[in-house]
Amino acid sequence: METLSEIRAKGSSGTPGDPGHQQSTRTSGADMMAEHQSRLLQQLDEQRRQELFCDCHVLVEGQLFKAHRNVLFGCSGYFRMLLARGGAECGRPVSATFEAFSADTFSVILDFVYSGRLDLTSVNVIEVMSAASYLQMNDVIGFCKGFIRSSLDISAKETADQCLSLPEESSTPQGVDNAPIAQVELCAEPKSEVSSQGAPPPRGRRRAPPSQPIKVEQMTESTAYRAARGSGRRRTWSSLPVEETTSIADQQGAPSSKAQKADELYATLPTIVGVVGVFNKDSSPSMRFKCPFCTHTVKRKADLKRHLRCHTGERPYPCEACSKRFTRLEHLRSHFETIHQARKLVCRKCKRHVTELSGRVVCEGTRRYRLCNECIQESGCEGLLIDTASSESALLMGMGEEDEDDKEKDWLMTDEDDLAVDSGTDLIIQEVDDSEEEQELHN
DNA sequence: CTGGGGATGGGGCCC
DNA sequence: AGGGCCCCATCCCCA
Repeated sequence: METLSEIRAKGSSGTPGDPGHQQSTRTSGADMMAEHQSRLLQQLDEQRRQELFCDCHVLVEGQLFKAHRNVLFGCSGYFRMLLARGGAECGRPVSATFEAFSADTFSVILDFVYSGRLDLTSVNVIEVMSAASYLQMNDVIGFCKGFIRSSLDISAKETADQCLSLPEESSTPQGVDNAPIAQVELCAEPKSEVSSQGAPPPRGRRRAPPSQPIKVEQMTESTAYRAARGSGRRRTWSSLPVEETTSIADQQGAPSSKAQKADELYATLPTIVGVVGVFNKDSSPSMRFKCPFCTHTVKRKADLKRHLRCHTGERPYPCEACSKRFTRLEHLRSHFETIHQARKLVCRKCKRHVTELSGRVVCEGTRRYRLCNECIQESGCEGLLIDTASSESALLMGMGEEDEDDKEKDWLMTDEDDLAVDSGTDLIIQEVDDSEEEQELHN
């Protein structure tokens, strides 16, 4: 019987004039390897189910799982650390206990480890991802991300068939270099949600062309964390695969059902997303919520929800003046005050402090800023000066057909006691439901 | 090319 | 839990 190395050697040193021969040899070699891996995996799984040679005991929510340390070592960074640290050498079984996720979740992950099949549903995906993050299983995180992305319809339209399923004999899926063993099968549940929609791509800064196939890619914890944590706006989005599949065209205005999908996503958040081993001064355990997309943890669920927006791309606060959208009300307000209201009592040109007397508001499109009287004279932009009396309604006129009385009910007006009462228009804050707008885009 | 400032986004935390 | 404030990091624009 030929060994794999022999087959490979033959394949690589085949007759130069016979490429077909090379091809078929290579193919059969690959097939053979896949078959071998598949058989090996099945054998290991069988051993696990019969509890043969299981030298690793994992206790989750009181439920005991038995597995092979070699297999866990190969699939999980957490177990790598655990097993490398100690106990691997002695003959006794290694034990691990988890409370950060449920037994069902661990069962899904363990089944994946031993079968290459990850049984994701819209209900369990968040917790599986969270657990995978905890266990440092990047391939599982990658699949969960792909699943969530599909559910959120962030990827391009070509995912008509929502079930990402690889043929049994196929090798590792695209973009997943380190899928543990031979086959990886991912069955996405919410078929109807995405396939029937053909929804427009969600807003975002950068996006691959619509024809680009769905990419189930790896997102390491570190990259995810960098993407989420403190990186500036541009890099944040470019780092996020989510945004790689979103459109430049709609980066400012075009909404999507992301808000709704994000709500669904939030609704599936488990009560305890993660427990980090942090202790208070009095040695009491400190509960923290862990982001399922990255390693970031927060004290409050509300903060996690806020944080999740940087992953889901949800931007519920649009600026009525320029259609730019924001993740937070305070960011919208800040933007509005600086860009459209000229709240800052600083001359944009000479940077000197100006008062109502020593400076005026200048309008350029929807943008407003202040100039001191000297700079106004120098630059000769008197024509752009705002007539404060009429400016109140200047921008409002361009903000849609809606009756202003009705609008005022919903608007949060800014504090008029603040600095610049004469500075143009009022802030209109309105959390929008994207669905209607999205429907129009479809039509 | 570089440094400074503005705009924006994200985290912590208080109310 | 939401709103809001403060702080900081990053990116972009412009001199």
